[in-house]
Amino acid sequence: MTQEIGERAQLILKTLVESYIREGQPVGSRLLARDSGLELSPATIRNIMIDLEELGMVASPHTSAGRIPTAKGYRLFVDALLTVQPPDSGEMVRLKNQLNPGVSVESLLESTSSMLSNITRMAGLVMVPRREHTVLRQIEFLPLSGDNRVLVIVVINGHEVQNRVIQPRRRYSESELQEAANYLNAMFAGKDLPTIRNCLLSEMGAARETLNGMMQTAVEMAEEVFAPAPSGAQGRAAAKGFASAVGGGMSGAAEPGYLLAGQTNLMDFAELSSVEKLRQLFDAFNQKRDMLDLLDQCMRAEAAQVFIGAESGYKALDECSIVTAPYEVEGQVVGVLGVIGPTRMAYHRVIPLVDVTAKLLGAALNQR
Amino acid sequence: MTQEIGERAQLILKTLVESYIREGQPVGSRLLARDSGLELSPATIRNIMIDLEELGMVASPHTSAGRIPTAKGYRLFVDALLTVQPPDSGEMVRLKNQLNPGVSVESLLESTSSMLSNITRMAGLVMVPRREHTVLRQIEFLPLSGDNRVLVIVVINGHEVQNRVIQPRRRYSESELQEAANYLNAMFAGKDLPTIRNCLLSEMGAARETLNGMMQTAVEMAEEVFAPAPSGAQGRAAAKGFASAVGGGMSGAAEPGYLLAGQTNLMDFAELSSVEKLRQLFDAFNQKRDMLDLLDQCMRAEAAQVFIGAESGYKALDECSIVTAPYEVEGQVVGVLGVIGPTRMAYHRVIPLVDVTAKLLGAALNQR
DNA sequence: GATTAGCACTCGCTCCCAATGAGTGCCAGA
DNA sequence: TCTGGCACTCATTGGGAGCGAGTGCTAATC
Repeated sequence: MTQEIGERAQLILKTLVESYIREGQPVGSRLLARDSGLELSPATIRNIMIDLEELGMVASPHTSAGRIPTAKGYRLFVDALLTVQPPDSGEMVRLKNQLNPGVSVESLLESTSSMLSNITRMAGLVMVPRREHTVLRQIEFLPLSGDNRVLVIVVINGHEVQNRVIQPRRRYSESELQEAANYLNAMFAGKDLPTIRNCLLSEMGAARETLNGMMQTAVEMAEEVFAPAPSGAQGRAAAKGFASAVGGGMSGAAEPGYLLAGQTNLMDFAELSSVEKLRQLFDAFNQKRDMLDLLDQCMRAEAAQVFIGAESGYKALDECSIVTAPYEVEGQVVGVLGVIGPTRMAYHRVIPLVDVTAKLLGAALNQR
Repeated sequence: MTQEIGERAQLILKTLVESYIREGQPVGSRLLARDSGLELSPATIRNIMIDLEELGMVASPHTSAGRIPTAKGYRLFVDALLTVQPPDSGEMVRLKNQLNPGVSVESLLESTSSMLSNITRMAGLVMVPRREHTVLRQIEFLPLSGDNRVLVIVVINGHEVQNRVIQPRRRYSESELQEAANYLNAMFAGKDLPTIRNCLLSEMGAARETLNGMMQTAVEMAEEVFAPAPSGAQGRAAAKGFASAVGGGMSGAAEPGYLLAGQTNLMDFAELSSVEKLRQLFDAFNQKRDMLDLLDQCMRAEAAQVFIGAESGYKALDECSIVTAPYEVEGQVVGVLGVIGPTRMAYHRVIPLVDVTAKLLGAALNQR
């Protein structure tokens, strides 16, 4: 079925895609004859283009226009024909300066996404690190005056702080809470949250009545704290900038969400100029959920990844391509970043840029 | 200078604006003769329109089109001619249901802004409450293992929690911190943050050496906690969903920012359809700062306020109007909410809607 | 057999022009 | 003071001609 595609045809396709990316206009046989480097007449090129069209690599918008690449054409181009171009050294310097590890995580991520957006003139995208590996440093309970409620402060990893209010069935005295905290800190400090949850579960299974009072309190409290979060709730609260959250456990995969910069750059691209398309796209950004699913998918790859047009599976991104790369902290992939732009984007520059940005962000996060 | 504007001319203007708001097209004399209710011929109407044009209330896009209202025309319309229409009872029910005080502040604000956006089909806007009146409920210190750093947890108002990490000059023992907390809680619980800051300042002034050790610790710690925040830093962190913030004191006016919903609705309006206009507008939303200045201004008014076109003073909002109303908690204005849409919006419906939404939100916040 | 030149054809784009019609300004008469 | 009438303006619409880029096909050439 999949016909062989000749060396020469590949070169033609490469030239065609490059030209289309540069100029944004259908490419005709004359231009290709001139620019491909092959010593062929336009007529020959036309014959080759007919082959390419039959293979579904190119299409012509109408009879008397040149050809433009299809998604499949871009695919082949990106996978096999692309000659990447290392990022401009000026850009590299800017990137390195911006991504200095001295600042807070949030502004690091923010400047990363706006750097991506500025350099590419498209939309930059950085997913907030999702540490599967969340280490408990310290836990503390603080009784709130008035009712049974208890404020739980959990310090994880470096000095990241999360807090939530829980409402236990009965009232605990201050000393009970203090002891519980001591117990939990002694037991679990330095362990990661999933592990802790497992330990708790098994501990609860082991004859409850044999636990002494202090441990009992501790386990009861912790049970409520480390319950998996009802999906979404915690994240949305965090993403909107509110510290407290009644309900929603500390699942370890806290603070999902992503930062987007430069959406408005996308308004400049002719292929997205239809207001309806833009609207769909922007709505999709606002929805966040689809986007996060997509990014989740990207996290599993170990290098830069390119989604072309409908490949993402989300309708709003039909005419867009997404270039992503996962970034790592301590050898573990914790998030992805990337760029969203029209299918017709300068892949040869964007791909290495995204790649190097991911590495730099990872490095910056590592040094904190 | 400002010529008298007759009863009849006012009615004409009113009808004209209403028609233009409804239809979005320049209004001609024939239509006005038919709809104004006055028994006048088109020719007479034309004479009146010439007067209105001289007064700067209306303008015609070109010779042979009808007239459209100018900003000044809208102004007069809104100030003097408008007959508001109470919100649809269905809408009221929806609003009341959505704004039930059981949920967290953040989701309350979020659903408020999306309700505003949904009902008006424009962009809804809710400024995060800025409580000048922030009552301290409880303060607690938590030494972080490793270095001198201390995590400070402050519970304010209801059960809102804020935390930050401070780095005192010397290391404090756990018991010192405990005593300091006890002292501060005993002294200041129930007081508002500005008051506390003042007390602290005077206390520090009063011969420092006379303080006993415990009080000394407490005051030293508190001094660092209640220092006014370097403007912006804290807010931005909060707005982006990160709980911790090294640096940036608890100024009481924490968490500035606003929630915007339904920006994409604005894409449907012909008067904003130029991509360049939309881009400016969206960029302005992203900037946030101008917008916040504007909202700040609005907070000072005690009722609904309407900015028409360039009145806001911000270029991006040239062709937009903003309808805002402040909302109150415990009798104090703590924020504003509103709607952004094209100058040609249905003021008679939007104004009462924004008004009632502000009241409902205030009520909902009050009941927490 | 591959390549090329030549040629007729397609089709989007632009420009021009005429027709349309909504709406105006003005003037003279009621 | 109002109104009817009238000439005028001007955005909009639609059709037609001309242009030019680019194609597909065929026949000649290497």
